Amino acid sequence: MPKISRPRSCTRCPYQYKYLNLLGNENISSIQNNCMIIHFKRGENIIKQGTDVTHAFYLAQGLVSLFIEGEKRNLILKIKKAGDYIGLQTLFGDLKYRYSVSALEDSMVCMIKSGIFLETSKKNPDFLFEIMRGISLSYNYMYKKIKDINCKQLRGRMADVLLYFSEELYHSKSFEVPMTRKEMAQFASMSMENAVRILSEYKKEGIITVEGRKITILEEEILKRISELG
Amino acid sequence: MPKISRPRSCTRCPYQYKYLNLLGNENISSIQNNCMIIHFKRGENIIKQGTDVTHAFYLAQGLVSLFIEGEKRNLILKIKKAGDYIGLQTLFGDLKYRYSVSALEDSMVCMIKSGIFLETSKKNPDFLFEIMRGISLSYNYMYKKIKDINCKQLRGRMADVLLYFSEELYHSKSFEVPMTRKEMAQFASMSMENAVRILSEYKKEGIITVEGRKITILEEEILKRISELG
DNA sequence: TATAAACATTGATACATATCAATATTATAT
DNA sequence: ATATAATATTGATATGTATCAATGTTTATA
Repeated sequence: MPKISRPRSCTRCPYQYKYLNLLGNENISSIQNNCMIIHFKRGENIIKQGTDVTHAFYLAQGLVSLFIEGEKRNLILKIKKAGDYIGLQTLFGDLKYRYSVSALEDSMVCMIKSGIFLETSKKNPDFLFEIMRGISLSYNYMYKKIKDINCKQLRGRMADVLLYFSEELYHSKSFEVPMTRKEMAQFASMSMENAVRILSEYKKEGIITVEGRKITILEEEILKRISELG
Repeated sequence: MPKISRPRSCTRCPYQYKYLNLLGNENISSIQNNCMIIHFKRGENIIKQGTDVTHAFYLAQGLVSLFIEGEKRNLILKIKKAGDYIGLQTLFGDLKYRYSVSALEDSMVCMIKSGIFLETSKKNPDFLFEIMRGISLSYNYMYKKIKDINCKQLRGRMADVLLYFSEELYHSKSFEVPMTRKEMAQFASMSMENAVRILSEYKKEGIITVEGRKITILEEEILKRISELG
């Protein structure tokens, strides 16, 4: 069960709540008064595909995955980390969620009622503008993701996943993957068995080392070439 | 070669330029002064993947396809019709296009310099707000598209394409597809040969009739079931 | 601590889909 | 009008990838 609390002071937010500095004090307190802080444990559902869009989310701490639930399989589109907003891209459409979000690590999330968020952003063009920038960037990410799914094959997609962890998320050639093999497979859009198989191949080929969830990239250049060639 | 001209009066735009009514006269004339009207012929490129984002587009007349160019194949993500904006989803990120847009029919496009568009929208929250709504909706469409690609197989995806033409674009069970078989294949994310094959199958099964580009849906319910079952 | 449940691994097999090939048809250009 | 290229069609084949099955390993639970 998620633990719920209320923020003490959003003005002095210790989690660097983004773009809040662009708002006046009155707007910040309006957000604060309509904000809930919720703690999720690994595996818990933050957004459930098919439900109404009611809140904007800010991931103060933790790590979550955004994924589409399909009949046959899920597809993890994106990992969101501390400091990221969640759900802004579809906040303005007044619709139902087309994706789910769940916690990969214990996470702390600020939920702001969508109405308040919309009002505030309407009153503060600079704020809204930054939101739009974020949406544009995330759109570009989506295009890349679709392109990769459409063009690359298994080895290329798994290389992308490994490089994402190494370069984007952990900034290290050695890291502990924050998910199960099944989730890695969903992130790379393939079956779990093939995900395992390809990791084993890379291991045999001396490109990476694998010990459970601990992975080290030995031959980054080769991995990048595999990613580029697809 | 695209033919270029300038708008006479955007205030009395005959093409129902969306949300312009939310702007004051001074803003409209600012847009008008920074707007070019361009005529594209079928097949011509409106936006080229990889180039800089410099303009917002409004499709006054015609029909265009938005697609991702891949090494092996292209993927048509969306058809845009008269009255649609193009390129807003990534206008605010100040980046390069991750997709291409080309004319399926002879089209007339208004190009507004991105800077002007951004300025105007910053000064007019209501306008910006409507833009955001559009982006949210189009995001939802993307999620659906990705889900379909990820989950459905050939027959289901081709059913989707046919139903899209019938229900969304032409509002008729009988229509002339605005593209080649190859493009239909790219729209349904499959090889051209399989696109043709599946159309032939549907024909043999009495679900549709096909004469060149002219297609008539005979058994809509069956097609819908194929689409749902994937 | 025992026992079940979830997760991970590897090989064998089945299947969906792309690719190749041959040919017909239509559109475009000289 | 004729040549040439683009488009469309169908069947045969190759290939990538999922699925199935068996087994080992780790994690959660009673």
